[in-house]
Amino acid sequence: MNKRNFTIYDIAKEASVSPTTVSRVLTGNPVVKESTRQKVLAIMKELDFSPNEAARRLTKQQTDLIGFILPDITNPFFSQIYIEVEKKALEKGYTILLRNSMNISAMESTHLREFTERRAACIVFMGGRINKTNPDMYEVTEMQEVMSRVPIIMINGKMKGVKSYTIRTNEEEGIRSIVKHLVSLGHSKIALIGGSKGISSADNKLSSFKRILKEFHLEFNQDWQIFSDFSVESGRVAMKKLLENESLPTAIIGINDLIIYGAVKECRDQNISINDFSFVGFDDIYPSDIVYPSLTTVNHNYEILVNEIMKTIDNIIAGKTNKKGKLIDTHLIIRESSKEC
Amino acid sequence: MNKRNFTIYDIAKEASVSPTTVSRVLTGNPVVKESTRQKVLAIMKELDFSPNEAARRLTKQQTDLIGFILPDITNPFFSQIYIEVEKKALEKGYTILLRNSMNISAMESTHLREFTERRAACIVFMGGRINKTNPDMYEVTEMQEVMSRVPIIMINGKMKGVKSYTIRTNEEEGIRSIVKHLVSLGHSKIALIGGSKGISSADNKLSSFKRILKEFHLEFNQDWQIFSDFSVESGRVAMKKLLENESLPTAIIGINDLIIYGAVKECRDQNISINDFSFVGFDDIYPSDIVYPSLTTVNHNYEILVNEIMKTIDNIIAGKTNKKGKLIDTHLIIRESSKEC
DNA sequence: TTGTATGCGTTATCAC
DNA sequence: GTGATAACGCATACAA
Repeated sequence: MNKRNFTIYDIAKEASVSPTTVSRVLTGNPVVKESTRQKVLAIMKELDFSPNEAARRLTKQQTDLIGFILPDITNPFFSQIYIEVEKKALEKGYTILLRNSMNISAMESTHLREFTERRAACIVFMGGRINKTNPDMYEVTEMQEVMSRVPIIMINGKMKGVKSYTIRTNEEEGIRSIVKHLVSLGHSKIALIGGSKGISSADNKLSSFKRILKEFHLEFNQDWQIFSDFSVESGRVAMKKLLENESLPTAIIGINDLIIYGAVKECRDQNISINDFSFVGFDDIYPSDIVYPSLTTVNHNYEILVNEIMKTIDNIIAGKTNKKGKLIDTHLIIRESSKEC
Repeated sequence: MNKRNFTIYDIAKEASVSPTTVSRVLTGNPVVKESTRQKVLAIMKELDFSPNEAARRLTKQQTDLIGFILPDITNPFFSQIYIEVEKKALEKGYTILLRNSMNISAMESTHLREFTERRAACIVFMGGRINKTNPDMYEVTEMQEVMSRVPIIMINGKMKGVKSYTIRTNEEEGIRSIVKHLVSLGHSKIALIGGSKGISSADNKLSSFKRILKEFHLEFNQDWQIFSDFSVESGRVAMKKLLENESLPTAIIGINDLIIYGAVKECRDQNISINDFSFVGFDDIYPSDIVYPSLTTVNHNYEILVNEIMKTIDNIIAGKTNKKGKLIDTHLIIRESSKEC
């Protein structure tokens, strides 16, 4: 049923030229005479010629493929970044290949192998193993092996002993802006919920949080720091635990926005007024402007982040050297969920 | 800086066997003696050998690539479907390639061309031109040309005169379940907002809606049918227009969930109690369980939908024949946003 | 069980 | 301007 795929030989024969000439018009080589170019183009259109990508890749040793590994594209935090990178990549003529790891190490391995076999120009990596405070030995080794062939750009993560390109959000600054904002609203009893131990984005935020509380001469209350996970559901779980305390905070910071969605939901389910608390998230994913109450949260400056990613990719592909580490500033988006104490 | 890529020739030389033998262990051909297989594998590991994907594709004429075109992966409706297809594809050993069209016809063309050049086994297509009630002549022609080489599976859309595989939600049944539900709650004044004229998912829902109102002996009120678009923002716009009417409905159906998110937001901004209306969406994207009030909406039976997609892909790749058109039933998810009149 | 020779469809290097 | 010819790296038919 499927039409046969013609080759440049077919075109050449039909146009009474050599395959070389056909290849030249294909690559846009300007030496070929205009009349023959037209002739060849006409035949191509007539036969609905479509050049074989695999053959092309094989001869042109260099590739323009960007591999993109992230945990879950249904998570707005990742999709917001991914889509912008895809758009810019397309503009520049790069090919981009998305893979979801679901934070499963074995899937990451599969994807890394695939990208290596495809001779990707570089790999953008988010989540999973680069977000572990203590990654497995095997993961580190594999990462190093891959990197000896294809450069890896780690977004909001890093790996001890692996010197890749890293582009990170200045999370400490983000946490500071939250605390500052809450203090200005009169809050002094602040909780931090969500995330899980061993995941650096949670570990780091926690240690930043402790440090910053000191800066503001506030006390850290261990009862108000509750690990769970990073999902909406785990936000409910964390909030539930938090509410079991005798003494409660007046403000609640979530490790990310999803946690707060869950926390708010838990309040509603327990018939607790959401006005009893100020809520602040982290990430500023797009539903945070839609949910009620709209969420005060830390924005990653996605545009700058994506620009830095693209700049790094460009440099890698152009063979230029890069600064290995970049830190992106955040900005606080103030919405309804945070209010006077 | 990058390590050289070894070939099967390098491995062969090092292992003192022929390249053919190396190729055999690579493809898992069982004829090779266990001892030589071990020897070859050892060398491969030692040299960190990685087979060149492009070369492989070139010799094995057949490909396992699935192209996936959708408007925007940040839209949960699409990402929910995509991620499930990706998971199952990975299990089956297929390779999947995602492309966002942003509903731009030229981008669709670019992606279609790319997939053709990659000799994709099939293309899954959502949104854009297959969702136009009257597609351009060029779009139809191009689609037909592509389909003469690679089969296209259209999800929730179709194209006049193009006989592709189609898998569609039974939208009329979905609308019927909404109206039935609202009527059972005592509503008789029902609005339909969002979507835009010329997009079949909106056109079809509208005509279904009219038909079904008749079934229930209710009158269609043109003032309560407002086209806008498919985004949250357009939901606000539509709601704003609706509220300008002297006489208002008691229930509001959105062309999709996003429209209702916007409509609810507009109510809040105008200090209109959201309890004045019952809201029902369509799609059951995941934030609909998170937003407040949680949204009554029509679920596409995503699992069945995705299974049908996979079944169709399997059959195409296996060379079996398929039923060309499939219709998936929906089910209504009742949450807080719909209530007694 | 292993090896030789050839093809896959394109691009690149030479000549002419 | 154009055309032979040789890669590119792997898989496979055929031979041994």
